[in-house]
Amino acid sequence: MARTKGRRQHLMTAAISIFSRYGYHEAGIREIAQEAKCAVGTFYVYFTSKSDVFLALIDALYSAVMDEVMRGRKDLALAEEKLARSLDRVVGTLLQQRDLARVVLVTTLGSEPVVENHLWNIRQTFAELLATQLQECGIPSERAQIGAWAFVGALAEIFSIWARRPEQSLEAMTQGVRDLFWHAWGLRLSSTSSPPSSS
Amino acid sequence: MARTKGRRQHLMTAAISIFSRYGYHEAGIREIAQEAKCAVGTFYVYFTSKSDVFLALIDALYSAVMDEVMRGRKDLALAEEKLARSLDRVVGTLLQQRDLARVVLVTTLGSEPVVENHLWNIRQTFAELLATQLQECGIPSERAQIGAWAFVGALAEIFSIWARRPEQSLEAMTQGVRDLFWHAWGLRLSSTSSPPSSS
Amino acid sequence: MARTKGRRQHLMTAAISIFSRYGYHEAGIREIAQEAKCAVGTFYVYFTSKSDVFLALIDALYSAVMDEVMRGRKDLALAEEKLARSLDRVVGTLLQQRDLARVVLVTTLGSEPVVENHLWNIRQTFAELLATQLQECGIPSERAQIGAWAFVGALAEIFSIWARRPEQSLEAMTQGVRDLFWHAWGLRLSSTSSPPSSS
Amino acid sequence: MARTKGRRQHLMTAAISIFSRYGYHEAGIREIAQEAKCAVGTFYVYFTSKSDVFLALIDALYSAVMDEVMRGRKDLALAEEKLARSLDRVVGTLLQQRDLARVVLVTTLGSEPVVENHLWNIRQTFAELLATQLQECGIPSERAQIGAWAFVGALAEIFSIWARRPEQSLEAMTQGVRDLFWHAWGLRLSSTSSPPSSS
DNA sequence: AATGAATGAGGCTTCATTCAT
DNA sequence: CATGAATGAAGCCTCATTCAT
Repeated sequence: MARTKGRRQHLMTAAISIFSRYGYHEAGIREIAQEAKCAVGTFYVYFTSKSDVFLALIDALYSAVMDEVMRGRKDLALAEEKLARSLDRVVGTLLQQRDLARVVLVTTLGSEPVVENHLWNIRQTFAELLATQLQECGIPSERAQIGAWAFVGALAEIFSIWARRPEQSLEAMTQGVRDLFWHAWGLRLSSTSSPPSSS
Repeated sequence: MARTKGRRQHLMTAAISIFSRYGYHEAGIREIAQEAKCAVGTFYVYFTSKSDVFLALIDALYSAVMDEVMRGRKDLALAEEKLARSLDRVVGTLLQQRDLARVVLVTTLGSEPVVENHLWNIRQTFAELLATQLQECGIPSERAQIGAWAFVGALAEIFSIWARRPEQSLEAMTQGVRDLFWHAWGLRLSSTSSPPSSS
Repeated sequence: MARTKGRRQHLMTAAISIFSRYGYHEAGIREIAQEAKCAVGTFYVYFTSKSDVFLALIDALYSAVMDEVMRGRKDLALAEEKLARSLDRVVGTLLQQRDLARVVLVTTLGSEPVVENHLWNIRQTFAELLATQLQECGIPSERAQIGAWAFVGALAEIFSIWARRPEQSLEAMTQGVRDLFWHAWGLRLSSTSSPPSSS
Repeated sequence: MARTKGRRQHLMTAAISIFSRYGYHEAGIREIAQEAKCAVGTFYVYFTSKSDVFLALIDALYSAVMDEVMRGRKDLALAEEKLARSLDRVVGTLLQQRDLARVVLVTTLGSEPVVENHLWNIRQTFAELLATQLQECGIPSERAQIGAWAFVGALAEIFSIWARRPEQSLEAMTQGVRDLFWHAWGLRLSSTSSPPSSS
């Protein structure tokens, strides 16, 4: 599992492990390098700085989520169907990459301006995407906007709780959130449990 | 507003200002002291460490919120009324102390184990309180629990957004969140806009 | 015991207690003041600095020892008798004021240049006095000098040991040292156990 | 003498220099680093703290002394011979490493609990070793114990004096102490001046 | 590409001392 | 005389980053 991935990928995996264990500030490059079984200098061959890995992790999650979302929407026509599929894919991808998701959603806060800005932009992009879809389902602009934000915040909170209490079923909690919002928005269609394509 | 408060209060106000401007790690004791117009050593007369002020801030907000909530419930009988009043008071207090709330809800994350643990405990206490009230309104245990968490996460997200875009109306956003969840829980009673007692 | 002594004396007693418990650097003025049940500022009414109390303690012990030594020599004629009496008085005074002696002999080292210099001078004065007496007993100059130094060093070591192992009999140990040196110097007269006058 | 030693050795030499010049508390890591011509951070690559170097210095001296003592005793049978040789080697090693010895014997006192405890243990170990040998020479237990302590104290005092008055011959003084105690213990054998092996 | 010893700016915290009341 | 809140210089240590090998 390690030999085939490139060094860079290997370092990112190590970073996820260390960051989620210690948090952004407590985590040290030395520890990440150790976890990846290489020297500190090697880290700087693949990343320009500590924040740089973090940005890479954020982008990795973002890409994964977006890929899944986009792929899932192709063959659907109804707005509600699309929204349902989107949420499924988002949640599904986060579940599949739960360690990465935890780092990005929970650990990022309080890291560094550059990193926080980046995540902020992505969260906004995502929230806007969601808000647009909500509007397409007939929800008025302002409510859609607030709803999108609330949904993102709720998801982050769930991962934060799971980070502290791993015995809680992440699946159950995310599903609960999904249902909650689905109901809040007054949508009818039930969850279209089409699993995201395996990575 | 500053001369009459004790030095400790004065320092806490300064801390709110500095923390919300720079975040936990970037904030320095020197800056806090400067903002409070006193020497660095004076800070350590009133607080034992950087994390100590932060804990004090967290507790200050928690106390304020709890006081308001408890005071608001006295004369009410119906479970839904109580819940509505509780939410009003929570949101109301956060709005009144929005700067403090922003620091506690947004800045705390990624600070230090001691601080994060403290906030975590308080958030949990609060979420449980909310969950209990939701159950008293007839919402099944599990949904109540998830709902409480989601509500807390959503509120935090709102403050995070307001921290970045102060031009957004915090009142409108919190009200939006409140309505969203009220609807999600299928409750009837409209918001009982009894403003919290002025401090 | 406290009300009758002046504040200054009271503070010195407190200082002995604190210094012997924590050592020079770990001891704080605040702690000394607390022990003396007065405010920090009051300390600075009677002493100009931390080192100042220490100097006072050193002088107090020095005076006590010298008083006893001088008083004990009056009515003696033989050199060996005088020496014996001197040693008795020195050791006797240290035993009577063992807490003070411990602080001066053990704690002083590594304190501060001013303090160390002062103690050094006193130790030298004392060693020279002893050396002179040894020479009067017929011991050649150089051996007398070395002997005096060694004696002082040995006594200090004994107090250092007693500081760590208070269960050891300080009386027995000092007597042992006295005998050892008495023998080393080839003196005949046995110890003239005339106790020093009580203070 | 500096280029060939490793950085760690180099730093220890610098530490000896600085500590003996300023004492434990007045000595700063910055000064040690400067003396060793490296950055402060480099110091912390080789030692974990200020007390850590000090412990290393103590151990270095202790090892050197013990090595010499043990090596010198191999081919001897008589108890008195062994004792004589031991004292020679101890004194000899301290003379060879006089700067280090001065720091360890004089500067350590009043440093820090950890350091003082360590030195205390080593001094005790050494005193016990000496006491044992004295008993093997027929000196009763208690006198042997006191004698060992007194010897250690006397040696320390000598180094303390030499630290202040470098013009005094350290060789003469230590030899004087050696003779003094030899005589005090009533031993016959003269000093077996076999010099310790050169390092 | 890989290494890891070296760097040094900067942060938190302590505590002897002062001075206005 | 007594007080104790206020002061601020100074010290130890961390850790992201570099660069010669």
